[in-house]
Amino acid sequence: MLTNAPKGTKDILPSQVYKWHYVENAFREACSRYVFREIRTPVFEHTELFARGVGDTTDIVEKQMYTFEDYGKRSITLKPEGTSPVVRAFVENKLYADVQPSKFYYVIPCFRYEKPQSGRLREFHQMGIEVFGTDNMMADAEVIGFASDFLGGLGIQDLELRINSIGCPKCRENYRQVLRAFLEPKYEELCETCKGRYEKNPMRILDCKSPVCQALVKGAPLMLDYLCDECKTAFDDLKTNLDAMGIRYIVDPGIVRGLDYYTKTAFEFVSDKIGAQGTVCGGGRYDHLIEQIGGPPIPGVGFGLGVERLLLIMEAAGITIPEPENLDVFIAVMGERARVFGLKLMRDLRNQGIKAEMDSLGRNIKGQFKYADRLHAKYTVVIGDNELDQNIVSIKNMATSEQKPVSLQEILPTLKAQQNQEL
RNA sequence: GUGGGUGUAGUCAAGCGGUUAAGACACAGGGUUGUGGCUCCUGCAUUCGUGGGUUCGAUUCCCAUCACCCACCCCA
Repeated sequence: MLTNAPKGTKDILPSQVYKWHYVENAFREACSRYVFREIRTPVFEHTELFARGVGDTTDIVEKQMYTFEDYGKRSITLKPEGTSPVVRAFVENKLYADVQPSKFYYVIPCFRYEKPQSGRLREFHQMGIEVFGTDNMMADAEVIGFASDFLGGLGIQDLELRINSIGCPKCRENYRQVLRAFLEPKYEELCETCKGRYEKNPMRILDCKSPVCQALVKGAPLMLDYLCDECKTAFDDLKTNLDAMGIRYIVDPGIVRGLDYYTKTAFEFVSDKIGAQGTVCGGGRYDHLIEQIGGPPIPGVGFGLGVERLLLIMEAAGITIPEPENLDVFIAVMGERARVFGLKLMRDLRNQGIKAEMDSLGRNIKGQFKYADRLHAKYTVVIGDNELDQNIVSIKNMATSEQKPVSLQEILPTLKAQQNQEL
């Protein structure tokens, strides 16, 4: 117990963390090119924010939140998603007074009490973007295009982009009535889960995996056919924009986001290579969220992208992430005089931007070389009495085994020159 | 919350009722006193997730429990 990380959490070990740096850096660079600016919000928020934002009848709010009371009797919740906190910060700091639209990005941990499985953890990480202040489908296309370019830029090829419109509160409610009316005579035949969905979220039934429900749902009315004029025009605009950008998508009327705040555009990027939890990126438009949590009536659109799933996909696709070099120079020493000299040299080298290391376990010279090899040192500087007496050091190229004497003044220039040569 | 699978060293594993629990990789040390990668030698589980039970005897069979994995649900 003491030595077990809590269920559904994972350590990211030094041997793996470079992959995280890689995708995070790629994301930040993409954000910068698309002119999104980072916003950092607290890991926890008032519970009420998510109840209002995400919706208090959603699975997330009903049974998945890490909620606790703090010592001041406030109900606090660890972020289960990234959008509501950004909206809260936007409203609280009156960022709507800045030039619009506002474009934010974030890289955050999220927490949901789920039963862990492949691609699903209780603490997971999301990179996301949000555009506030425009209801133009330019923004939706930009957000989707961003995801597409970012994922493509990482070398990921075989994702499927699915888009849908889930309408606005008006046309959606109208559609739900129509759908319920269609399903009512078949209600008894529906699977147990779908009986539950009938009231709560009948649109989900269209997407049920049970063959029975699949059959029952044949010929059911589609949301897309019941969009109001405004929503229909918006969806057409979106498709026009995506076509113009050459982004391939399929319209999937089954996409229903599990967060209440979505309106109109809903989309996801799905992989079939990483098991059942294949959605690596999901998002959409939320035109009433900002208003709903107490801000001005400002529309928004954005996505969240699962870092763990992204890494799984890259691994499944055989995309190798370059592992950074971790050591330029190892300093091998013999004797106390050399040890003291080496210590100072190591510090000087480090301060000059060279990755340097030496042994601190008192290994003999052979052991030090073995250690240097283990650390993948590119060079080993050897210092012993011979060298000290002559005021030189020996520098060995570990790849070629070439070793040559270098004067003390030349150590740094030599290593720097070598380093530059490789760049 | 509901199902299914798996648990033997740091990792991958063999053993599946019977005396000291294979092997490989990794790790540590060494091959005569200043040089790594290759090679050779040595070391590395009184114990098979944990607790019960069956048995003369259990890593092997049974039950419980825990952990991990996978699927449903839901979503990133």
